[in-house]
Amino acid sequence: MTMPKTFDAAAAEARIAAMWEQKQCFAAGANAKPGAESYCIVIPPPNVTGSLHMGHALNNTLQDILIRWKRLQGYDTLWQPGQDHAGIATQMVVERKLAEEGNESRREMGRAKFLEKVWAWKEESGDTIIGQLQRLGASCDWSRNRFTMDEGLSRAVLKVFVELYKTGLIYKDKRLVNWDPHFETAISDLEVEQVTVQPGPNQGKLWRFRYPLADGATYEHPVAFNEDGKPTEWETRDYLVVATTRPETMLGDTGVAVHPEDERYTGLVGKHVILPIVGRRIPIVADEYADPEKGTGAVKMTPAHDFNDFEVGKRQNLRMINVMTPRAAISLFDDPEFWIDTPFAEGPMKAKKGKKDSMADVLRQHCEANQDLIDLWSLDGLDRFDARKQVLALMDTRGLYDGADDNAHEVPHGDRSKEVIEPYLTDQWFVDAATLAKPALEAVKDGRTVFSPKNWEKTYFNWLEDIQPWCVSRQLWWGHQIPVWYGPDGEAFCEPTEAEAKAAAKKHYGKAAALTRDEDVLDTWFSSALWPFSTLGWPDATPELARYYKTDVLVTGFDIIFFWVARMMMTGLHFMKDEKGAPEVPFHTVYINSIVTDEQGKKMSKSVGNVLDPLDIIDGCELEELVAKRRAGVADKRRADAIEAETRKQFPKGIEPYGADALRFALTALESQGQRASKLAMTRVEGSRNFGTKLWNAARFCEMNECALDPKFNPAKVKQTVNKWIVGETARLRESCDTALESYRFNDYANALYAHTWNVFCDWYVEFAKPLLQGEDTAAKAETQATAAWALDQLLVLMHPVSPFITEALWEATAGDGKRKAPLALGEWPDLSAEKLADPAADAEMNWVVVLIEAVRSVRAEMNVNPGAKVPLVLVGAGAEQAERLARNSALVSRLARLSEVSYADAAPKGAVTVAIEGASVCLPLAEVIDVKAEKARLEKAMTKVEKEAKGLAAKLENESFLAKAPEEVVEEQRDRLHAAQAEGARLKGALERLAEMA
RNA sequence: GGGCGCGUAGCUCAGUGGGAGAGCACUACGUUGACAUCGUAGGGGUCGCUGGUUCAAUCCCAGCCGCGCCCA
Repeated sequence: MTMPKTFDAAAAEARIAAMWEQKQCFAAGANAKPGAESYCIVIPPPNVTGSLHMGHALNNTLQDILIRWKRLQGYDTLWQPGQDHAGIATQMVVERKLAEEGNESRREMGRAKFLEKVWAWKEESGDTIIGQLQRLGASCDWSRNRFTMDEGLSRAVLKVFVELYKTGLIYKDKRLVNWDPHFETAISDLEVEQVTVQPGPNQGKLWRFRYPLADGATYEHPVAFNEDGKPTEWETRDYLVVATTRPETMLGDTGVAVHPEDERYTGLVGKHVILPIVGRRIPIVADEYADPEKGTGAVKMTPAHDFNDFEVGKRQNLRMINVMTPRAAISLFDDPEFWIDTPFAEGPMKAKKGKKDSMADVLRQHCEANQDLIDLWSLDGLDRFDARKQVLALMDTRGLYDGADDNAHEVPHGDRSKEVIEPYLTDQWFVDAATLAKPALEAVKDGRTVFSPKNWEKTYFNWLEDIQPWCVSRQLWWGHQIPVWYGPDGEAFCEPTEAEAKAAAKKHYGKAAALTRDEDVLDTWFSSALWPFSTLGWPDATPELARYYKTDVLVTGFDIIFFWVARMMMTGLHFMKDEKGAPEVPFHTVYINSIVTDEQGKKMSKSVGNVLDPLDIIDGCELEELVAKRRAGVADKRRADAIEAETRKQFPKGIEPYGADALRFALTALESQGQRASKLAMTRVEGSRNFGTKLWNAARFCEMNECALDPKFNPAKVKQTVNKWIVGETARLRESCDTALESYRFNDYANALYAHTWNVFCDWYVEFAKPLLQGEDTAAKAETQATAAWALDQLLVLMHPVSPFITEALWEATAGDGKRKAPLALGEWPDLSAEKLADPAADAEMNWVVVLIEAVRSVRAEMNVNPGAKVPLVLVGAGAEQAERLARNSALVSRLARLSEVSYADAAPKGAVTVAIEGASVCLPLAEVIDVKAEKARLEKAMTKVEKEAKGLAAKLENESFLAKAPEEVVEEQRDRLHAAQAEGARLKGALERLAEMA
């Protein structure tokens, strides 16, 4: 049965993927040679929040290339798959889904029931992701799939937490954290995005307030200055002006700071101001944090709501007053702290002590009497941004508003919620990251782990060298609950299990005690940080752990160097030891892949509406479906309309189904070192699909010509020059592929395959082989059949890592009568040495033949010779070597250059077009068809070029410092080039002279 | 403000201290029994600008211009 004209990816991929699974081709150790070294990659676990995007497609294609390559080479390979529970993101997705479906809310249904819902979601989403990776061809050992909240991985998390706690590397602390008021949880520094806020009605300004000085104090404030900036005039003030970007926080002010050397204010240090509205008496302190150049040089201190103020507050012993709820609404009345040092402290505070009434009740009575209390009452419960407006209004009413300046500045936002983050004072758990970072830094500095491309090491260093304590507790439900239990007096017992905690409590109290578990869960990255060893079985001493740790390469995006890579380095080095007991890194290489953007270089995002789903490229997508999907990603209707128009313009017919190989190949060909972004154009995918078709048809040609694999074939023993040549080319390709992959130059790998397949195998070898395959010489024919089959077979193996489906399909199709021993996925990587197999004489001969054919074709085209017409060729002034080359290859040259006859002469015949090639002139007697004018122009153009080159080379060779200082081989090379140019010039000159005779 | 990176053909990008490359797009011709998802031939670039180092610079160095990303 003849092969069809094209590869049917849709039909073949599913069948092949099933076959690989059924034959367990991807199981750990599959295809390993006896005593093989291990080669392990752990997958960056995708979130269970959704589906894979183009970045995943690239990232996993690269991993698959590496693992398939090593598997073919006979290493003991493991590609460890798994998924990440993505605490905050998943909880968000599930809560939104429940709301859409009209369910009761998370808080209404309670923790246990909610978690059931999340687990159900996880099952569904996790399967989707695995399915997508399989569609892509990812050769993970799916039988070993892991999830960060598996029983085993959870045990690892608990063990790590307890050990770090007991060695003091995890601790609980009350400090300011980044608080996300939407999710009502703490998040880490890394989950915060800085967004520049432009000046607007209620934001992006630096507002100034006057804080009256207490006890009737005044000072002289400079108001006019001379040329040197020295003050010349002063005014007497009984207030201090402070500036702030967040007026609402003034309710929590507990001090005003000025720089100790700021002469304007030195006299005021130690005195007090009265905080407007609140009436709180707060001190003026000297602290270097205050910048005399900025604003008025006096800065209000809100230690409970600002990271800088927090530090100053600690230094200066300022109180910390939290004025907000977890949802970032103002909350004043139930906090006794708030009232200390205010005129209201006496009454309400005292009332509080003896009575059951809440403070709010007591204050309500006072509100009738006092304007400040009425105003405070108006603020209580307001959202922070409404409170901002209200504070500004109240200050204005009091005549204490001093104006505002536009001030674009950075405001922290939650990367998930997009809400403005609130620095918030709470009890949280922290990891002493600075201590763990030291070995992680060392390991990269001394090369135990290297980054590729190397530049990324700097990014890694920058972060680790200035690392802050890592807040790991989250006020969420979905995640690993912190293994800490509290006794009745608040004593903490940190143990892996409740039973052990109880035992510890009993020991501590001398009797059993009721314990309550810490409600918080851990940051998702805490469990991801253990991924390279937890997935291999740790804390159990499994054979896989012994075999595959340390792993080999981590392939990931630069955006998670901090989040993930650095933290895996920290925990790996802390918990894992090699056979000598030395800390062992989790991987020797970190390959940072580029990010995939759209054609314009824009990051693919739902809100921009330029997302391409890998599966839509593999399977194709109707236009209407694509439009609907993209519209669904944006809320704003006008924006959605624009996206729809753009999509219809870019994909008027939707997306064709290109198959997984085409997508993989395109992504690989774009992945070059030092390129931060890979712009994915559909034309690249199309080109890759066409490339697959080209390979397919080369195989089809082999099949039609009965090129069957010969088990006894020995590439070193072929006799035909063309066969010797393709053997050498194939060996060179093998070396190019290995060199490229060893240095993670993925585009080099793809391009080497492309150039060899198309420009060597198809363009030339197949054409060269035709006369032999159709000729009378049965021995030559048989040798060529065997060589073609062999060369194709080697090519399939070399290409398999990047294009596994089509190569596997061809592997089956070219099996011939003998069945293959195994699928190509478990094939054998070629062991070919170009040094041994390449034949320089054969290479020189075939290269010369190629140049000859191209010269003839070029002349024919320029002279407008009818493509069907055959013309005679005369080789003039040829050396013995060149004459023999042509004689040996006259059949194929005649065929490819469409020659009627070939002859040799010492002088060019009259009326011939001449082209100079190495060691001969190619003459085509085209007297009848020749356009003398066109030919003259052609020759003169060639002459100009060669003369220019010769002139440049000659000048160089006359330059004495060049001769003296340039390396001998460079000088020699220039001489050779000059001689060649001169020879060609002479031949062109001859041709021009003959042309002149004709005219 | 600190750091990283980019600027090469119309587009997307490789690349190298010594002859400017690929894919796509473009132009002309073409269906010769593997392939029109193809073939043949061709046009197209002062390698961002200005200096410096060098026998030699697109490549190394400095400055400038333009663009992007990360961190504060």
